[in-house]
Amino acid sequence: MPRHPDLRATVLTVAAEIVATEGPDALSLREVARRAGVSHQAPYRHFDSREAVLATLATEGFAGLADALEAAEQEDLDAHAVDSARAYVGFALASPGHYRVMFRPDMVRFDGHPMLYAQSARAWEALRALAVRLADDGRIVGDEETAMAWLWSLVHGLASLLLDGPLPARGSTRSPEALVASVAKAIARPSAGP
Amino acid sequence: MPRHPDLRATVLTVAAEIVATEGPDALSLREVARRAGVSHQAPYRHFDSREAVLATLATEGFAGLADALEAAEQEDLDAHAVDSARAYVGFALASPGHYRVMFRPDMVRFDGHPMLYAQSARAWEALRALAVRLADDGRIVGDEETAMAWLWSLVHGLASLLLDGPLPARGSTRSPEALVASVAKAIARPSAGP
DNA sequence: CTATAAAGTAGACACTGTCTACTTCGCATG
DNA sequence: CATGCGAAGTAGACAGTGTCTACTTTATAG
Repeated sequence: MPRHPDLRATVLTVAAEIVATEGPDALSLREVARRAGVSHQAPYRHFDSREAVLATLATEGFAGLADALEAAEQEDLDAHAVDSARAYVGFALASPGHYRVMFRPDMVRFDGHPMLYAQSARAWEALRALAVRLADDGRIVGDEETAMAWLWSLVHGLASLLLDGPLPARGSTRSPEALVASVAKAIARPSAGP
Repeated sequence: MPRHPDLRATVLTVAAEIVATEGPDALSLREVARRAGVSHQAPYRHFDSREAVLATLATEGFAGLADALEAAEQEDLDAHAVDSARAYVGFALASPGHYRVMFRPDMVRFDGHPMLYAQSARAWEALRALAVRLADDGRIVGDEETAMAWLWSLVHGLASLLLDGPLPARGSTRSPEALVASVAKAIARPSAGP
């Protein structure tokens, strides 16, 4: 029986903290165990390996991202686009410990983690739905696949740069929120209209 | 005197190979030394630490990226935009061992590596020059800073997704080159005009 | 020829992931 | 109530890592 109230959840929380502050390669299961106040082997009762912890983090991350994107869906296309962009980048900035692990195939392989694949598919579908609407509405040059690549590149690129890029440090006088707002507007209305 | 003809260069080459195939956190200086046929301490004659190797890789990476972007500069704005996008993503795909390390502040800190900062500034300036032209030409809604964020997000996002994202795996029936071409066109002409 | 400084080697230390074997303890069953 | 079973946690060991220190080799400058 657990001396520790839900060690599994604690492991994930502490791991996310470490990844958020020191990066994924700095994650040490022994350090996690130490912070959780258990022996260095206790986490292995709940996770097969270090990689399994990271895979679970990635799965949680994709689930949260999918939730946020689905919550942004709405009839009005402008609002759908702007809210989705905000939701995507907002999620990444709010959960860096999860987001940093989600696009790291060298650390987390999709094969062998069906849950990870399923949740990432949810997020992918939500984004794709928006891309299709934008393409159908003629706001993006090109077909659905181009629209999807364009949209995903834009939000993922902005999230990555804000999180790990020299963008914030380099003379950017602007707050991340303002940048996200500008880019979100550009997503909704790529045409240089009034 | 070196028994090994330019061990420093060999270390960088082997390190780039490992990062390209197994990811940055799988880089082991001892493995590098092994593949170079020297003792496990030999690389430390040329690099202060593991992080210094990664920082050098990142510096080389930014230098190569800057070269590629500067070579794409030209009078015609359409061609400048399309060639820059191709150059950026092309560099990332051709040098994954370098590119993967360039946006990893948890592994490579800019402070204390002036060369790294200088080369990244070169690449940044080249990209910024294009952003300014696009903004001045009215092809991007918003000011220069928005244009820069938009442009960089797009090319960095696409490069990241092609390199490490589920984009290629997921039902994408299209070749990376075709995707890059589509997105490059969208960069040159964001407006959905003919 | 020899001194010197750079290049490379060897060994040690603390740290890591993970294997194996042990202990503890709540609870269902007799 | 006893018992024993399975899950949770502990402890020790092993190979591998980054990096410190101390040693050896060697090409060349004087």
